[in-house]
Amino acid sequence: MGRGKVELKRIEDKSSRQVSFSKRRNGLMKKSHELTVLCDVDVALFIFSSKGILYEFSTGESMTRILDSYQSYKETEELTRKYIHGKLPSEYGDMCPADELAEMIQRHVDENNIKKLDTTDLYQLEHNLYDILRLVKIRKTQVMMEVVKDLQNKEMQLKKEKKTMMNEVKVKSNFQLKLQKLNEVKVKFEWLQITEAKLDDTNNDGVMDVEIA
Amino acid sequence: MGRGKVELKRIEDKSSRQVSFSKRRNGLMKKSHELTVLCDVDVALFIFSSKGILYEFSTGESMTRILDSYQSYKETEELTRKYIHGKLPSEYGDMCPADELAEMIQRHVDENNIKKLDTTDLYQLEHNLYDILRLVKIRKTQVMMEVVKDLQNKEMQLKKEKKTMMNEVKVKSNFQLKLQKLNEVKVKFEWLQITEAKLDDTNNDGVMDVEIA
DNA sequence: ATCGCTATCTATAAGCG
DNA sequence: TCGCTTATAGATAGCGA
Repeated sequence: MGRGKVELKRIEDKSSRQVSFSKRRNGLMKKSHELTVLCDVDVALFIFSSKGILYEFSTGESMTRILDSYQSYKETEELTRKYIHGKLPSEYGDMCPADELAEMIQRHVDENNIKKLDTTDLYQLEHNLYDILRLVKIRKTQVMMEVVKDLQNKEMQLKKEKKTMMNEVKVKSNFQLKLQKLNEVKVKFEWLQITEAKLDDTNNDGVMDVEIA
Repeated sequence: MGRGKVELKRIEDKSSRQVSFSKRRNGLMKKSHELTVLCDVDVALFIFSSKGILYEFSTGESMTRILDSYQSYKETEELTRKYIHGKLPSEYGDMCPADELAEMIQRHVDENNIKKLDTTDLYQLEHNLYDILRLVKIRKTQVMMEVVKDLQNKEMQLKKEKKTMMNEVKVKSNFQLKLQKLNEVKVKFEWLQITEAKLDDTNNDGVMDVEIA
């Protein structure tokens, strides 16, 4: 799309990259939305800019359900994998952190020629694993915190709106009070019309009928 | 795209919907992948078909990126404390999972007399570590999900309240309209009082003064 | 950073095996 | 359900303000 074909590689020019990011991000969001509507499915999309800003799209109130489903789905999948002992092929070559860890361990072990490992090596391995776990944990926290922050913002927003509406209701309530008073007036006015009917015609000239719904 | 323009509404024909889902899903995955590569960002995409099958795409977390994120770790932790009252419950006591992992590794290593470890033992160790990581990950997810769910509930609650208040405002607004009408009545009523003052005393007997604030 | 433009490229709806 | 084809709608790169 666009004037020239684009290679599938990182756009090196920072400016172009940013512009492209903005456009494509919106495109992706739009398409995600279309998918949910057209095909009646649930979609959750999270995009983390290089600055760590989160852009997300997800099906209406169901993010919880989506993440929930995702969690149980993954757990199930991992258990299955554990017993079947084979990797599920992934079209885009992405890996979940656990897979990554497993692979790193494997790599580490391979690199160091297993049979020669001694106490020192194991100590090294231990610390590598420690680091990996810590990093995974951090990343996980960050991701979840983004979600939490987002929800927190939404909550604040809604609270503000609620407050505003409270005021509005209060104002409107005053009108209601006035309404009551005027209703009393109305009753008296109607009584007056009846009374007035007793008056002679010449005195009735300027009085019009008033209808109240 | 395609032969005809498509309305943004659920495709009713089941077959077309399925075909469309398949095509658009792949398109979305592809575009997500392009975005990650071209713009060098992280993307996570989850699609749940109506049958509950998960299709997902996500960036493999690169170590570099995670390391870069480490700086914000302290901040994140701080945020966590700030937003989430109380500490995160842990099945493993007060130790942080990473410490615990280290200890478990140590224990495992001690128990098995390091120097006798061979390939098989290391393989076992690797898998134990994998399991531990998984447990930690799952537990962490559960805890965070509770927070998210809680916030989600709060959000829903506030939305409901907002809706209720909306209705209230609407009702009150009707009163405001009635108020207007009655104000007209009031004007006429006052006019009538003036007119009525012209009438003779015997006809004025039943009319009282009415004050309106 | 964003907006508009438009030439081009891509995704995909419809149709056919 | 799938794959392939084709005409078109849609996305977007490049550029200017």
